[in-house]
Amino acid sequence: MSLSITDSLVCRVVGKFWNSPQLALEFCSWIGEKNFSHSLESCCAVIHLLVKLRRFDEALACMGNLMCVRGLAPFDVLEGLINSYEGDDSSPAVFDALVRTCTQFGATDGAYEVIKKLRMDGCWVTIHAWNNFMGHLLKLNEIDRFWKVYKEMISYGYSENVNTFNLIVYALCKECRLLEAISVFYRMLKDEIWPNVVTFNMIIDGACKMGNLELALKLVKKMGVMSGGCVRPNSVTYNCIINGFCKIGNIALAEEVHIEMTKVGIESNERTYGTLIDGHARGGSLEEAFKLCNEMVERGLIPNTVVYNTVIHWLYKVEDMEGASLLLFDMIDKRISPDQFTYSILTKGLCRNGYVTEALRLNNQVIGKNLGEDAFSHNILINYMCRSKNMAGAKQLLGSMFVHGLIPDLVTYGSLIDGYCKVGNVEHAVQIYDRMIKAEENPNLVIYNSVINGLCKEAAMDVAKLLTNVLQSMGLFDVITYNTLINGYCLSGKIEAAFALFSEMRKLGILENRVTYNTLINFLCKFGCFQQAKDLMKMMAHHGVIPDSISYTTLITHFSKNCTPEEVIELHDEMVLKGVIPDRPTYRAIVSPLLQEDNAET
DNA sequence: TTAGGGTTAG
Repeated sequence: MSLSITDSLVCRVVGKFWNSPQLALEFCSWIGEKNFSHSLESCCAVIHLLVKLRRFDEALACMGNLMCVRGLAPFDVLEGLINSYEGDDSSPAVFDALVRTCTQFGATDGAYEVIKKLRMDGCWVTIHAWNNFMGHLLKLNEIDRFWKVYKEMISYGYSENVNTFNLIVYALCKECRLLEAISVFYRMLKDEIWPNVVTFNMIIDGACKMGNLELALKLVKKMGVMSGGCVRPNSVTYNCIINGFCKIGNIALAEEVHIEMTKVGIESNERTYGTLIDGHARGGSLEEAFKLCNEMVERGLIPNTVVYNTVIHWLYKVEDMEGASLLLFDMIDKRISPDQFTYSILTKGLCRNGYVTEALRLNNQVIGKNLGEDAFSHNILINYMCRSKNMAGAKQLLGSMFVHGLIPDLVTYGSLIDGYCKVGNVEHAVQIYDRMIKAEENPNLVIYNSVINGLCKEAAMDVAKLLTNVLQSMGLFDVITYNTLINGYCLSGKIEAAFALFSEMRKLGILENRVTYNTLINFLCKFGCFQQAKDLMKMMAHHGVIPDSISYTTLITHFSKNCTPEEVIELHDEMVLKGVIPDRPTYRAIVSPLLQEDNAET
């Protein structure tokens, strides 16, 4: 039986019964059961049928199978589809489905090739395929490429639909171009393409991510009016706002929004809880976070990987190894599968609590078992090695990344450059910098700040200032750049230059922060200017920057060596009165000179 | 098509 069935016969049958696709498909699966092994050609015939029947998921699975199991390139599948195509209006949908399959399986270039080839053959994909491809680029954070593809699409004469506009809004929000995102909203109205709830949610989330909760709330309120009564906030809208408040540290308002959400009849989902659990833990209240975990279970929502990851992360952060381990076991017990986040959280948690060997072992296990490693865990380990000045270890890990096909990113390079600068090996830092440029990674401000710091430590202040000037002309500088330079000038004894920068930064709209004041207070003390140091701390409070335990401990350390015990006690009492909690270094600073006296006497 | 969790600088 199987001998008499050939590919061409299958295709002929499919062609004959094209108007009875259900029947043709049943025939194909029947011969499949009879051990007929489908070739590319007959598979493609099946795919055409599935698309005609609008069974897209199965069509996608079939194409995915051709690419992933049989190892065919998207281009081969495209050829197969074209060859087995008998001429019917279902064909654009087939090609759209192929593009979708490519993006789903991560074949980014393949998807683009398919679109391009079809255009050259005069066989156009629809706007949906373009949207799918552009959405995929945004998911990969390839925003520059997104804009290029978008322009290309427009140049071929396509017009944007609501999904395209939503993608544009999404891209602009990712680039923090919020005002432009809002102007796209008005352009949509002008083009009579009505914004939907997704459009609003993206802008609202963009505002939240930039910390502009006021604007986000305003948009939520005006959504109805702005959309002519068509659009109302949904759970995504509320979750964005709740997350926004959590991230700026205002949990109380986040909770209020949560209550409001329930009042208007929108149910909280696992993301609502996940967001609030992280918010409370981030704000220092793990207890509240656990309460919410219980609450979500009571409401029939099962904590998922994200919730476990969050809580484990914060337990590690407060050095509760036992609690973190218990939750990890609970996770395994409940068969909640760990992901890359879990592994990097564990890696970081182990490192920060002193279990570096265990962290390295975990990393090897994850790599060995193909559990889906990414650059994160390696970056964490490399950074840890750099911090503990083990540059040989860091270098070895970088090698391991290459061996396992992991591409170093800006964080990898940033950690290495910073590490080499800090051990005084500027030459190696420059080598890494060159490698980064060769890998076409554009340095960001973090990298530049590390380089400036390296130059400062090398006492190459002139070069450091020169680099800063260049960056400034590109608008690339922040409070850290200034703090680094101020620290550099202080280190080389140029305290006047340091103060000149201090006054310059305000004029440029960079607000000084705790680190700025603490740096200057430290050096004023070092130069014996105790009164000026004290005055600066007053000025700090006056400018709304609250002195922390480092500010007080710096003063106490120097006062206890050079001033009267009464002055030290006065500082301690003031610290406590202002609600700053003395820590171990504070007490050490108060007590250690007395211990030295004791030692001298005995 | 949109929302939650992990990595770099002073």
